[in-house]
Amino acid sequence: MDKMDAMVEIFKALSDKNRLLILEMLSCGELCACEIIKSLNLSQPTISHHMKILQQMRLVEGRKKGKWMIYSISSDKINEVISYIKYLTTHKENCICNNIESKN
Amino acid sequence: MDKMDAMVEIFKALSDKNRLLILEMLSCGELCACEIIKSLNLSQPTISHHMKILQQMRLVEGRKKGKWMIYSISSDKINEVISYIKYLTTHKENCICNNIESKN
DNA sequence: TAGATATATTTAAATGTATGAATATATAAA
DNA sequence: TTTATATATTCATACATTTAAATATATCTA
Repeated sequence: MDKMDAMVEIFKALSDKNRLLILEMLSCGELCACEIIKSLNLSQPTISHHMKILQQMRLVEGRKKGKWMIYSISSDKINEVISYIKYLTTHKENCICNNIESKN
Repeated sequence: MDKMDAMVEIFKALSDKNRLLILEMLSCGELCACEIIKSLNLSQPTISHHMKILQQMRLVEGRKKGKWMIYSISSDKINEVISYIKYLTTHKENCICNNIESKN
């Protein structure tokens, strides 16, 4: 799986309003799952599913604290996404567009 | 439809490898649909479908030139996406996280 | 240890998306 | 005007995703 495949998965993770709301909630600092559940109008299993996706994509970090799971944004990954969008859409040396034969 | 809903749709548009490849191809400059079709291993209707999504999300602009459609990246929209990601994940005054009652 | 609380997993249903075949439309060329 | 070329649309199929009910697991508390 190359970088682009990985980025597709990250954009999929960002393609859901509830997950964007979760990221916004975490923008002020860490929260436990229970507080996210209280704030969003979704069932506990659904929140758990969304947190799993955000964690798998490393957009969010989770750590266990007693019976709670504490979640926080992973800024490094966010910055990586931003850098990738710039990289993808900017002219560069080894671009696939160099292999396109004719230009009219 | 608020800003976040609109961004969800944009991230959906970015959640496909072939569409990311199309954006990368366009990073060097404009191309006609026929060249995108030649470069990607997809049918003409499928490319047409992807171009429609990219255009609807304003990530790509298309203009007709004779019987060709010429596509180019819309840098403004790309920058808007980058700004939004920063905005969403950064602490700010009117954040929804201010409405979360208890913090442990 | 027993019960309560917090979170994760499994499963099924509903919905959404990518793809290409067939076809339609638009424009250029003969 | 007829034919060829470029792109768009319609439709059906295969596959992926969101959601919640039911259930499992883990940890705290009495």
